[in-house]
Amino acid sequence: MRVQMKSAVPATTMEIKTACSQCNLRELCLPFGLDPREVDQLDELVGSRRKIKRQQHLYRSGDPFEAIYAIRAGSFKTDVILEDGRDQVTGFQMTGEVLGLDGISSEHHSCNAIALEDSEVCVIPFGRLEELSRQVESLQHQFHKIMSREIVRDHGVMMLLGSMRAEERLAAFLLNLSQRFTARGFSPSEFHLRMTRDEIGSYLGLKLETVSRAFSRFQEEGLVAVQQKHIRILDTPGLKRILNHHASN
Amino acid sequence: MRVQMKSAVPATTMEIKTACSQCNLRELCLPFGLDPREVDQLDELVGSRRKIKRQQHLYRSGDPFEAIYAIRAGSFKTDVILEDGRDQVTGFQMTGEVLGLDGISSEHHSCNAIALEDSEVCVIPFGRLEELSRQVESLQHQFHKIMSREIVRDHGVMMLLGSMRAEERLAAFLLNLSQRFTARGFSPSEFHLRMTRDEIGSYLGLKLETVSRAFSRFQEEGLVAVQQKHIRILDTPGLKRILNHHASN
DNA sequence: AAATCGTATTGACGTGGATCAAAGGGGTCC
DNA sequence: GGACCCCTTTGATCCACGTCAATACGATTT
Repeated sequence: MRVQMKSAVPATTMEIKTACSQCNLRELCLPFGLDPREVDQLDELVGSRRKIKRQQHLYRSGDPFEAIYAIRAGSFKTDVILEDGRDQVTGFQMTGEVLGLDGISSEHHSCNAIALEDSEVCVIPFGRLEELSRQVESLQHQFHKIMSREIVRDHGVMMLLGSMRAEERLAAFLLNLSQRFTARGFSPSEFHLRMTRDEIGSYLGLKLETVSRAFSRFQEEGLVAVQQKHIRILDTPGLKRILNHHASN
Repeated sequence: MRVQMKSAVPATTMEIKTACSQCNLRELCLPFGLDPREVDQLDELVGSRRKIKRQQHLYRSGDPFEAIYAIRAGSFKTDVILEDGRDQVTGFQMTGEVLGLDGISSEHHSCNAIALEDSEVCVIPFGRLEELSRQVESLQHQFHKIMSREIVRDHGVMMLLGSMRAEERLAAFLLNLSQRFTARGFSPSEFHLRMTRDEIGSYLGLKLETVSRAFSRFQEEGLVAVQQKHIRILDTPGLKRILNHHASN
């Protein structure tokens, strides 16, 4: 199907089961820190996989909450929409990251998750995850870390939205992407944006025109090479300097 | 000793142990949904209580993470500080709310928690909480809900920071406070702010002058009566209207 | 009651980013 | 391969909020 490897251990069933134990994302995902036997237990829990085409919803705000999702391939955005139509992108998620944690609190999802490209997720029924994590300490702990990481990430976004200027926000955004691509074995300096300027703007609390202008400015200053959605970071320290060298606010 | 009740059930030890089972905040806090026997188990886990004087830190960014904290009395703010000195208030917490969840992900706290008034917290050693929540399903679930609620709250703040104008932000802030005071048995319409204009501004991504002007505007329009930190909400529907009736972004 | 200090209000002015508008790619679907 | 549409870039203007500054208020101390 995708970046799968042929399973060395023959699967018991006929279908090519893409097990956690065989997944190259396991270091970034829920199985992190589990021993092989525990990973197998987790495997049994991952009920199914689901393909989501570009622009389609994985879940919508208001949907009953039943499972969380680990991204196997592709990428997503999450957003919240107000009655008056305003919307805010709350995050962009890539492979190995977990979606749906917002739904636990009220038994209903509180945001929309939309695929930015054709994608695939592992469906993790939440009741069973809680059950297993009562038995497997390391799974429990890893799950708590993942939730906590989301909270810390959100605080970073608040910082960004609350007290940075446009170019700082974009620099922070690019550096964050770069770091996450690196963690996945891709180039730190060259990547393809899966989201539009408008979506970046929504995430960063800016208008798309402002995002575009900031990109142009970075390009003029030799910090990045921008060609539509293709980004090449030329001067990482320079971008970091933009982040810190501001006495304002 | 504060809003405590004399325990009807005599404590086994001499000291006045303010147990979860006797706490009037239990419906808002970690014990929610537990049966009496389970609450007793949780009780044993709550190692100690800690008093924090106004302006003092409960924990600081970088401190090793060992416990989470439930607020028994008083209130707190959390903030993150950048190297260049800029800071952002990420939340205001009141009784029954839980502090410290940010620390789980990296074993170190990633923000500061500072008392806004003389306060008291219940110290909940995290290792033991995980242990007990492997045994007590309802505790596990309630804890997950609390973490998830924090994520949902953060998304709301992102919405606020990313796509609302100054007066909308302040209206949302006041309505949120009102609702939380109500849940604690206080007046929905009359309360005392424990934070300064500057802190409100930091939280809302505004300067203190802008916060002050927005308060004045609300007062002119008869929505609230403001006298320094004392707030009386006169027209709740009016405040809600401010929130929704904006086509901008 | 006076002195002090942190906090809040109010005014005048400046600016970063929003808004409005037009033109220039690139990808996609026949 | 051409037409269409969405996305992006860039320019001109506007405005909400920030900045700077002065004053006022209230709590606390002496």
